Amino acid sequence: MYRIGQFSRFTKVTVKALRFYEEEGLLEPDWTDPVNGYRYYSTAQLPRAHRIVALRQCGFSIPEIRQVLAGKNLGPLFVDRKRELEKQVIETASQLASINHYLENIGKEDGMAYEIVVKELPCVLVYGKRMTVENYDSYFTEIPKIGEEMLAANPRLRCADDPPYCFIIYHDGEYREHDIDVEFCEAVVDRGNGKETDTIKFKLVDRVPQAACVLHKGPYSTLAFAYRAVFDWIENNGYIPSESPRESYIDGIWNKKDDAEWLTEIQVPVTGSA
Amino acid sequence: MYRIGQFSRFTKVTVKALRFYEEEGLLEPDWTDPVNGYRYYSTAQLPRAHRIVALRQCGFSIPEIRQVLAGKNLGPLFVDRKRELEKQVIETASQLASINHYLENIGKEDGMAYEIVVKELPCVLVYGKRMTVENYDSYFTEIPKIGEEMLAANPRLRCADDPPYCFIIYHDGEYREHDIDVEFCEAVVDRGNGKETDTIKFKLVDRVPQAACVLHKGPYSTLAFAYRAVFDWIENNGYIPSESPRESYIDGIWNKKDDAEWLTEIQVPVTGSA
DNA sequence: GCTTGACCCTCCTCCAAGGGGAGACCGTAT
DNA sequence: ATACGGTCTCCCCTTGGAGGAGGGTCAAGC
Repeated sequence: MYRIGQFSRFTKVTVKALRFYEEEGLLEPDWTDPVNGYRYYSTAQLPRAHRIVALRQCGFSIPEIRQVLAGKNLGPLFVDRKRELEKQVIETASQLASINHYLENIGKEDGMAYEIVVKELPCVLVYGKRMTVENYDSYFTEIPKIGEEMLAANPRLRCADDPPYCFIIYHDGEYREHDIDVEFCEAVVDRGNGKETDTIKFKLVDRVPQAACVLHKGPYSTLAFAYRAVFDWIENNGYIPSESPRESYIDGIWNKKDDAEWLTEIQVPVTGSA
Repeated sequence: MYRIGQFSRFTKVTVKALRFYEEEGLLEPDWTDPVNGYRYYSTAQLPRAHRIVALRQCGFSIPEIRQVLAGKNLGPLFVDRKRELEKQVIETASQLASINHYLENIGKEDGMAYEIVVKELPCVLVYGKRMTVENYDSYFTEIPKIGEEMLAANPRLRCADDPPYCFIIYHDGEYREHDIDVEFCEAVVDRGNGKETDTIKFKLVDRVPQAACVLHKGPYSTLAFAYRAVFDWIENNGYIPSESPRESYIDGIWNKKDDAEWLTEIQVPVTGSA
């Protein structure tokens, strides 16, 4: 008969943990003195303690270990745990890749300016127009016209503002300076009986399960840095771009005078490498 | 100005988390109505929220994020986090290997009889005798003699019993049926002025940082299964045996009549594969 | 017999990052 | 006027024990 401290040294399980395991019904002492409450263990408890330690080293939770000890069939439990661990391996590897990406860029001047977040883009109803524009400066003239045209055709159309979502999809597979194939979209709250025009159509934009997103603050002239950052990140993290990237305009000339205050989010749909 | 729910949809951060981040001093709303306590956010909070989400996705803790946002130099923080993640990768991989090992054996008859635990073996002072014995049955005659001889030479020698530790080291690199090179050891509480005999010497057994251990319950005739289990596990888990294995006798003929109750622990010192 | 130090007991609080819910306001649309 | 949805604060809950307070126990030494 060993007292708890001795048994603790024996099994290399702390006294706290032994008491906790008793409370959880995993490991009862051989005998408990009813007078002073001292727990006494014997070697008969060793195999059970050993099992508990082994299962804990595999990362099983206490309720799971309780099931195993109760003789539940182990197959499903182990398969579940395996799946969970595989998920965790992927997640940790991805975190590690992100860290490495930031560590590489930490020395550079734009350094940590761009953090990348993976998030879902929900399905959204938009009106939009696909067109080829001469260059990026054309946005300032073309885009307002689309809004005005749509508003003229549908005075009661309500754009989403919860949140607002107004973006361009780049359909070119590569970077171009001229004759850019873009699609301008603005989310609406519902279609109502809105009329389409010759060039402006309603469209349901599919949900994207995962998109690598980066927020750019400042004028559009420096957007390229953000693009580089997010595409570097995607490659470093083993993702693969799956659809055309979007450029979502959050703050701009229409509500901020100072272009240092402008906010644009680049959203690149991706699929995991796994 | 967005209310918390809208901002939550915008950033894909839950309302609870936004309130929590404010409490933690990570992200203050743009303005809080002093009358009704409503929080109001604007796009000015977006970059900060984005940073927080990105850092959380890398697994940084709240205090760490607080430091990053406060402009602390990021190098050490990121390097630390990287180390931590690498450790975690190794640990998860090792858990996964264990699970796979058990899943392979789950169908077999002896199935989950043997769980393997990795633990430290502390440094211990023993008296011991190295010898070559004819076969395993010789243990029953040889080992008691050693104890008697030592006791005769040192009547006041006190063996450790907290816990007791009595084991054999197998020095043969391979399995042998005959002429086995073994070293019998029993831990003592201190050397005192104990005398050595011609063949029995005191010895300080070094600490082993990691040993794969398995507990065998039952007669010695089935010990081989336990050996197979632990060596299979070692290989499956990418460990490498680093020293001679030990066989520690916990319960046996000296205190249990029924050999089904006997307990033996096999301890194989290992080094990680990393 | 007394003291001392090691050991044991129960009970309480704490950790991280929020999640869930209760009860009470607030705001707006019908 | 009322119904519904949004928001507020406040409190408890999660894991696997760790740490400590306050008090009882056990064996050895003087």
